[in-house]
Amino acid sequence: MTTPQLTKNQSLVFDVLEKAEGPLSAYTILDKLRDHGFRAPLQVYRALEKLLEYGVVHRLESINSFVACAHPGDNCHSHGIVAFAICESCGQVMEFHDHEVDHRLMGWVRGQKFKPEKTTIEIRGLCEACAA
Amino acid sequence: MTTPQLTKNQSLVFDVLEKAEGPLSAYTILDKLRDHGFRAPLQVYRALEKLLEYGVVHRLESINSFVACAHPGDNCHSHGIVAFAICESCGQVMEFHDHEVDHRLMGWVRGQKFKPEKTTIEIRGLCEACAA
DNA sequence: GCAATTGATGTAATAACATAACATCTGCAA
DNA sequence: TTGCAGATGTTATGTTATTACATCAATTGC
Repeated sequence: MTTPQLTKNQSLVFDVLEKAEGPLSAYTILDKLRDHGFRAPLQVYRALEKLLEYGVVHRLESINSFVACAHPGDNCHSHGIVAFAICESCGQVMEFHDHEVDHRLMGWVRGQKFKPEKTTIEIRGLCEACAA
Repeated sequence: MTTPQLTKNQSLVFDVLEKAEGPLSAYTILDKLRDHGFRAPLQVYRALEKLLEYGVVHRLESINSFVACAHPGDNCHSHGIVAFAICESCGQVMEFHDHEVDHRLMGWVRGQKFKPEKTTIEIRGLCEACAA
């Protein structure tokens, strides 16, 4: 999927996520955009919905937060399943792909005749710096 | 970890989850236990916290719900990472393990010197019956 | 031009999920 | 019998997400 031109609100939300050090909750994004006229959560959620659809933002299910995709320029949908390692201390997120993991999961799924739509892989723990 | 004797509230919550067809939200559990004296969400969340700790219940992050572990008798912590396939139509959940997936993810993690605490793998989609 | 449609936006209200803070109770051990 | 730890009860509140409805702007077909 090619990413269409972002609307004003989508751009604002995306910029906030891009500039952030780590994942942000929808309400944190809202607060950061009050100066730009944002008043209600829906403005954020609507923008996020599109950004997720375009694959330029990911949702971290286990912490109810959102991050900009780590792959500059390129969009993520072509990479198969995206996995995340989330540091519970500093909040840093590492995004990665593993073809073999995809392969195994999709193999299992095929065996069950299950039709996958969206797969979440999130590893919570401590990053190297925080574990030290 | 061996599962200690459950307390009254823990048993009530666990029984509800065991008898359920699929995953339940904390508030759904609360409603099912009003007749047994439950009045507040915290009674459910406190029981769930322990049941999760004992490994007899799993939390599905992507749908904010809880299921009894599918492994009768045995507890889950010994099986490595647990993965779930969740049908978005009928709500049915399949729980499975894949050693190779564990191996790949833990390999990546080791390479990053990341210290994993809790890993989530959830595949949302349609089960065989619902996809037909 | 100007309806009709479509997609984006604004706003208020509410629903759904989760925790903080504090009080009480119960069983057990010093 | 006192003190402690763990479980429980209760109220209030915090956090995340959606419903419902109104408005606005750009595009299309007439």
